[in-house]
Amino acid sequence: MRLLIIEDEPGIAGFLKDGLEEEYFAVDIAYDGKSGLDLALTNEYDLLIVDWMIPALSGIEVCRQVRKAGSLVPILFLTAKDTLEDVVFGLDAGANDYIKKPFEFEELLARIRVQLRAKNKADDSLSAGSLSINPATHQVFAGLNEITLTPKEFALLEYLIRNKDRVCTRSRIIEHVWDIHFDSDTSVIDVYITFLRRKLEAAGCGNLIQTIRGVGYIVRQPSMV
Amino acid sequence: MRLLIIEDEPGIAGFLKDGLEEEYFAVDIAYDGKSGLDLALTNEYDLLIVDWMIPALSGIEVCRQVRKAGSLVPILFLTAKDTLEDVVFGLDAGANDYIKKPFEFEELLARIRVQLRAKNKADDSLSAGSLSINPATHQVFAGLNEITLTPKEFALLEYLIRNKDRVCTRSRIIEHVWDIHFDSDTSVIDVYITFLRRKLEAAGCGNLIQTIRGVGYIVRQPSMV
DNA sequence: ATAAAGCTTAAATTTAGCTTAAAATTATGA
DNA sequence: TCATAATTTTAAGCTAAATTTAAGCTTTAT
Repeated sequence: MRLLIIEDEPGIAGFLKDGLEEEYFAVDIAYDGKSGLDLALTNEYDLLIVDWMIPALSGIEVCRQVRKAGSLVPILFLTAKDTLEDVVFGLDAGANDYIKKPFEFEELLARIRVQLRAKNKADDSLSAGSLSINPATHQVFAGLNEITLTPKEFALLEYLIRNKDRVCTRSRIIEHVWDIHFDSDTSVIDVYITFLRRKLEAAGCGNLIQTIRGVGYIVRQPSMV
Repeated sequence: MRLLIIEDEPGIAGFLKDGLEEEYFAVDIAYDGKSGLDLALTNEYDLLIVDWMIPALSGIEVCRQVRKAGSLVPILFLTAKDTLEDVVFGLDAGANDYIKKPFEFEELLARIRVQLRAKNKADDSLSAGSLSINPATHQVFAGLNEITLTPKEFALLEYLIRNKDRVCTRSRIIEHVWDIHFDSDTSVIDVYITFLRRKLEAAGCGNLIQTIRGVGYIVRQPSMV
């Protein structure tokens, strides 16, 4: 899961980044509205955390522009001010939720989970066929036997399974799993697909990951016939 | 838009109903958790507003049961308590947002609008007849069965469907799909039209692509007769 | 009947993806 | 801290799939 934080106070931004990375999010930071909007429009984030009072372009303007561009990415705004007008204004501008500073990290996490829940439609039972994964503990089970994966292997498998029954394009994979935004002709994805397939095969989950040539990969939920 | 309010204090329930009906919502009220859950499960609401402290069945339990039944209806919860645990607990139980009592009606409205916004987003998938294509994932469906296309096949079909009900000339096709701008006497188009027709025929979408002799091809939206 | 346009097939060419090994980087433990 | 192990990335050869070419065949319009 990839987040963008748009926040000008380096202290808060850094604190959030550290905390969220511990929760296995991939986190980018922008320190002003303009560069934040740029990042938001040119990348595929799963959620934006936007401070309301930032230089170059206000949080509300960032919000409006993002929506104007047609993006439905969830936006959580941070505000020090607690006036009603602000909240209403912000939500109407296209934000999904807000949280007042100072806030507790736990509540922020809960609110992030709410916004991301829609993405993991089949709630938190991340599985495909006999394979199930637990993002909280980074464990993977094929039936009853556990499969040991490295962090990158896990991140890739998690992304594929979260997007079960959808084609994951190479560019999206490289963005979400590797956090690489520019075009590159690396073959890491291929290599990691090979790693994963080898381990899955050994655990009896052969050909779970299918190749869509010229596009990317897909994990299909086997039909129950 | 149809809302259900589950709230035991008649004063608050009535105030909300009146205010929301003025905003043209259709509003039902349940005065305890049990009858509220019943209503929620047997009707199609666009949003639920649930008080946390209600008799017969707590708000959190209503929330859980609704989610357990597979419904994704947005749930807004009302709480008098303002402890962190409550909020986190509620959001994790499946609520989408919460609002503290006492609240201002304006803020409630704003939060309702946020939750309903997702419903109104137009889905702009490209389709012709029973065939639909998804450029984001490069997937093609004929009804429910997926058709696997190579990248060039997909690009050609996408171009034809984007220009549905218009004749696509050979020169335009070669420009847009193959990026060839000079005149050439290649027969790739013919070959790919054959490939596409064969796959579409196999999936039950025969003669979707029609030839306009001397000019090019056209995909027609079948009239609904 | 004939010529032009389009269709189909098979073979040649090109490209994308797979695999492996080795290099570079990062984490771990004495 | 340094050495060692684990992980990640790069690079190259190989294979299979996708694309293009080319030739013969079929349909259509005059």
